[in-house]
Amino acid sequence: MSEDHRSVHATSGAVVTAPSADSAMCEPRPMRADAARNHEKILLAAEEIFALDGVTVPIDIVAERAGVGIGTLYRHFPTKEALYEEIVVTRLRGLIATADECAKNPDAQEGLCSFLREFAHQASEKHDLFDALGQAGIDIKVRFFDVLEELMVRIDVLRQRAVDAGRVRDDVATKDMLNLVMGTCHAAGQSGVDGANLQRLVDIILAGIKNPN
Amino acid sequence: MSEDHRSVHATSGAVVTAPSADSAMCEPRPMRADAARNHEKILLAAEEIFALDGVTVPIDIVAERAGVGIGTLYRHFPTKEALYEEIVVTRLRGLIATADECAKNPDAQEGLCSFLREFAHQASEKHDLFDALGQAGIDIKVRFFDVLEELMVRIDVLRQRAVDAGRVRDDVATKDMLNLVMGTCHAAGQSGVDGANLQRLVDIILAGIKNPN
Amino acid sequence: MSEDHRSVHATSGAVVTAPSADSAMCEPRPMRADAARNHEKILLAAEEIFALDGVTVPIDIVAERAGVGIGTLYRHFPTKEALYEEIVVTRLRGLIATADECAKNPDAQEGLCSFLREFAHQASEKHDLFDALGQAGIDIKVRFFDVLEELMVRIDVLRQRAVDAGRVRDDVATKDMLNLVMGTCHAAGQSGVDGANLQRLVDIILAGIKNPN
Amino acid sequence: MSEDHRSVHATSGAVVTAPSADSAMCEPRPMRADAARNHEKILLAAEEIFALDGVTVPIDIVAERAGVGIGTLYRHFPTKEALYEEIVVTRLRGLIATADECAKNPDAQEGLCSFLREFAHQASEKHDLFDALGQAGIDIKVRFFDVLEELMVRIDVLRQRAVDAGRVRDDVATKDMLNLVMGTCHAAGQSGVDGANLQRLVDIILAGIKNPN
DNA sequence: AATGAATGAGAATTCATTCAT
DNA sequence: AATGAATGAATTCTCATTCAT
Repeated sequence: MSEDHRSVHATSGAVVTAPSADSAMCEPRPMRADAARNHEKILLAAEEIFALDGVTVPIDIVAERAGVGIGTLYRHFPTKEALYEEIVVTRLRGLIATADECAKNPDAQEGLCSFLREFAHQASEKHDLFDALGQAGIDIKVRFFDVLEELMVRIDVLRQRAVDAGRVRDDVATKDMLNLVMGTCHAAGQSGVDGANLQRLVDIILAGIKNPN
Repeated sequence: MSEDHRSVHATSGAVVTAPSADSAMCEPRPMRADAARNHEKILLAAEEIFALDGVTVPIDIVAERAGVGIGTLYRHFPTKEALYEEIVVTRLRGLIATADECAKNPDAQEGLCSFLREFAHQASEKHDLFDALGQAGIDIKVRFFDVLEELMVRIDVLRQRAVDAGRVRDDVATKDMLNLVMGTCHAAGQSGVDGANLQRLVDIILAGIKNPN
Repeated sequence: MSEDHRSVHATSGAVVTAPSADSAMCEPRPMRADAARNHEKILLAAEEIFALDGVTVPIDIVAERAGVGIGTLYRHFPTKEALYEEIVVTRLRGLIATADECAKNPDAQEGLCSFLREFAHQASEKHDLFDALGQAGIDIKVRFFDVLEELMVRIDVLRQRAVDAGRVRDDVATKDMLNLVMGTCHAAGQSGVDGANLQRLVDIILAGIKNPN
Repeated sequence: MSEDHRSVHATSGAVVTAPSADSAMCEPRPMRADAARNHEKILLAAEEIFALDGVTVPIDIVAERAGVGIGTLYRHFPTKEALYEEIVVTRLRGLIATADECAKNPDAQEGLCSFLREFAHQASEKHDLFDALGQAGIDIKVRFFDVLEELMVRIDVLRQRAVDAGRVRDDVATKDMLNLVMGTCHAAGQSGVDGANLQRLVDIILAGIKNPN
């Protein structure tokens, strides 16, 4: 009545080059041309829908929107949660890259600000990200945790630089900043605040954490 | 929580006694006493559980916690959403009262601050309120809207007084303030920030909207 | 994304006597008149269908056959497996009673034989029982295990008496007997052997375990 | 496993070369060599897995184990059931050969016994065979039926010889013997009885059918 | 001819809501 | 008026089979 067969389903298959008569310099995996497209379509659809309606949307809706059968969706992501995770992790990775970029800004304060603005921008339109981050403290998934941890570290670099430059209060933790910005964006996003107004809100927060020396 | 409503009952129907042949010898229905008690018990249980586990808890759990049958629950609230609504509306009414109270504070700035702190306090422990408010912009229910509108007006009084007293920037809308505080509380609440730390976050926001001149 | 609410669902509710104006000597639980009937209907339907088609039949079929909705079925049995278990356990209990009865037979050999015949009789028409017993060694469920253990003990009493009376070989374990009878019945049942012929098969087995002294 | 068959392919279709303009310079298709190898690999994998985990294993697992794609598997066997059938039929053919061999034994009794022992031996480790045979009476497939019939005939030869030699009761049908041995093996196999003990069970059955005169 | 991606009809289970007692 | 049993649509996920590459 309860079995389990079936070895773990790898999300990204082995990279095989076509074994037959093909010449030298071809890309490393010409295989699965349209499978890759489907993967992308699913990801895209899921992003849109999760961002719009939250993570509670039935998964068939996602499949339908992606234009594939549910079976296909499940071939690419073994679980609804896995799909969700992939989206969030991808987005977190993007934010890490953004943070790294901002860390190169010679003006420490400017670096922090531009990061938070970009962060806010993404946050405002992607509910799912924030549902995820918001729940991070509660229902932590390992994969999440690692990337989130990583992101925190990067943001902390930005914050510390700004503190060292005397521009930001030293009693504000990175987590505080995230809660402020993230939460505000969440609320703003849901009550339909547009981008420009959102930036104003971020500016208020920035003013709040400014060193009042 | 956001789809079709088949029943059209008002949330709290007027309590009608059977209109036919009954006026003579029947008791005047003091039964309403313990019906009222049930109403209260349900409300209390729902508050606790929604606040604790979010609005996704199955409604039987609420009934069980309240110590009544589901049937009874449904007699009092025609819909899960109606129950939910009643809680939020009640709480909003409480906040309106708080706002009125704070408006009596001779120090305008102090009035605003103490309101926002109380607001944050409630928010930090009651997820449901803010799930609700957060979604208010999207899935507006008429009853919500009215009370929310009302609350906004009261907060605006506080804000305006502080602005007039030169203590708060005049380019910050009431709605902005709500988004900032509410969103932050939401995020903080979900990541398990305690009351003291939450007050620090509110203080940061207050610093951010302070008139810098 | 993954919650759990909901306290464990007891299969048999608390036994409550009607609290209102009812007289002295009423049965202990006049409540749930038709719920009990449904429970029975489900059990009956499941027995028939499992016995006929094996345990792989979709559960809606069982519900349909019982004339109830699936929801109802699940109210009575929290799991398909639980339903299955209940049937098997009930039947095993019946066999235990039979064994006890047979143990009263003054003729030890006769006691054993009549038990095995009854056993075979039930086995031949109830596939599920034997699917269950057959798998007992593999996918043991605790509840099964206990009752099965119990049954084995009772059968062993019968066997031992017959051995002591010099009628049965002493090198045949109870488990051996069960495998022989059960297995044969399973095969016979599936190939459509009728009751009379089945008894002949049992007699062959009995002949095989007879003490050849 | 027991419903509609949409495709109507024969289980092992004749291998046809394209009938059009091709006779001249094309190779004579020695390709069938490795196609045959695949056929064998699939059969082997299926045997192992079905015997180990029963016939409910998803077919992809079989393909994976065989080291071929599902597509390939389906090219060789139009249906899961067809694959299953082929295995059983092959095994039945093996048993027919064994029976023929045993029929050469000058000692009739010995011939029957050694056949049944070999039969039991195979049965004990190959669940699938007996799941299949067990269900043969219910869900008969034509191909099965023929081979099974054939096997019965051969066993009957063995039985009759033993009866004629006065060693075996004449009121035991071949089918009875099969039910006894097969069923016992099934049960024993599932409850994890090892080979030696299984032989003991077979001996009990043999004792049971021995001519008692 | 081989591959494995796509498909979609089920299957088990949950939960808001209705209804008989 | 209260109870909790019944209901069934909706949801997640599986797996035999088909089809494009």
